[in-house]
Amino acid sequence: MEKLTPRQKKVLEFIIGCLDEQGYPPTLRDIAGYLKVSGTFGIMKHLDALERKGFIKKHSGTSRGITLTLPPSRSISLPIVGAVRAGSPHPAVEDIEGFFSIDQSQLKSGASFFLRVKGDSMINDAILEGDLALVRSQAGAENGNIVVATLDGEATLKRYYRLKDYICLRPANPNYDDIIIREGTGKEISIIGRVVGIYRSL
Amino acid sequence: MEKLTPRQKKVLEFIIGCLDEQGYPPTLRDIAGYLKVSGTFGIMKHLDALERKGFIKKHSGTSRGITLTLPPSRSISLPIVGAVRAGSPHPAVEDIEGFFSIDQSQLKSGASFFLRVKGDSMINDAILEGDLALVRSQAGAENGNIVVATLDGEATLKRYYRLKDYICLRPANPNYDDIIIREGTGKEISIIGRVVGIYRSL
DNA sequence: TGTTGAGGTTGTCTTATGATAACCAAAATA
DNA sequence: TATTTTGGTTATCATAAGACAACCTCAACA
Repeated sequence: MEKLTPRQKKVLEFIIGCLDEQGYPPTLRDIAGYLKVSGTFGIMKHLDALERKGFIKKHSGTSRGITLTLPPSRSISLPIVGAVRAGSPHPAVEDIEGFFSIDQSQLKSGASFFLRVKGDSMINDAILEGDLALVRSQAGAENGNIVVATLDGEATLKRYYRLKDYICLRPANPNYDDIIIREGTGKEISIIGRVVGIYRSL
Repeated sequence: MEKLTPRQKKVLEFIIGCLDEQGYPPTLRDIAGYLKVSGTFGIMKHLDALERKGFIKKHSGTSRGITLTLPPSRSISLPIVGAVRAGSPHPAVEDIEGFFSIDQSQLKSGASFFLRVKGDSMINDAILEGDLALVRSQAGAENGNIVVATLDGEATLKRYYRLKDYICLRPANPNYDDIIIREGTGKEISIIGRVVGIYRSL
């Protein structure tokens, strides 16, 4: 990465600070005020330099149109949902009980969220009550995947198997029975997503 | 948290999406365009409602002056170590096999790192081979804590119990025996840290 | 049945903000 | 020494964008 002049570094630091503290980028005049200079022309040149050196991206014509190209953090903040509703592929806002950051490497594609695990039906797969399951939203699954599915309006965490003429949701706990869904029996199953990670706080 | 109308929810989701994708909040007209309505007045009322219900904060008089009150929690990048060396409280640089970000909330105090779990000795505590154990460096532990300890130069993950005249390191697997360390028997134990979290990638 | 609130429209006003011109000065560099 | 780069000034302009007035519709509700 190309080197920055001290002045350019100050500008970049200010932009990062703004994003951190107020949640949106500064205007040219905000930056000018911080540097105690007047006018916006010098600032534009700084931004041009920062863009040329690959630190930021300017979005011409939009106010506060500055984004960092530097990986600001190698992580992404995802909502923790306490419950999943039948039918909706994305978690409802009112079910969000907080946010939790996770390494970007865990997010291959598609929308993801954390689901707070309830019950002990997956105990033999080392998934305990209270764990955070990282769920990647997807409508289908491969055999053997651990999925979040809604069945008659209730959400469950189970292993998924699609067989000849029925679908099997298998718990990882001998105290629970397989759930068998045959076509045309009125039972409605819809897959919300696949579990791709587990986080437990001890 | 107060309930949102479907329309307000769409607005909130759009704002979150903008922040996620472009790095800065939308303008009133951006939101209007997304909702396919004309004019900005309706949008202002939505934002007022969202602010009244505590979901966002408006910064009057500034363009794109919207911030989420739900604070996206920050995260910290920690080293993943594949092995722990006896004696050294901090993992050696040469043992670092990568970095992994985790939510700041998991880091109460002190230096921490991830340890790649080897073996199945903690299987009944739902800790599997290959899991990442979040370890907080500390020299002592409470009874019952899961700790990383080095014993005669080898690192292990076990539950820790300090009894009258000996220390017990107990696996969570019936196939393994307790490790008993009595004072003055030449066995050297040192506690590297306590396991405060587990992450598993599926 | 009247009232309230969510949701929307058109239009206007003002300010915030990006873009740019014309020019200056010091420092680094060929 | 000539030239480029960095960093800056004072202007001006067009437009992006927030604020708001006046008014409309519809559903929920006591």
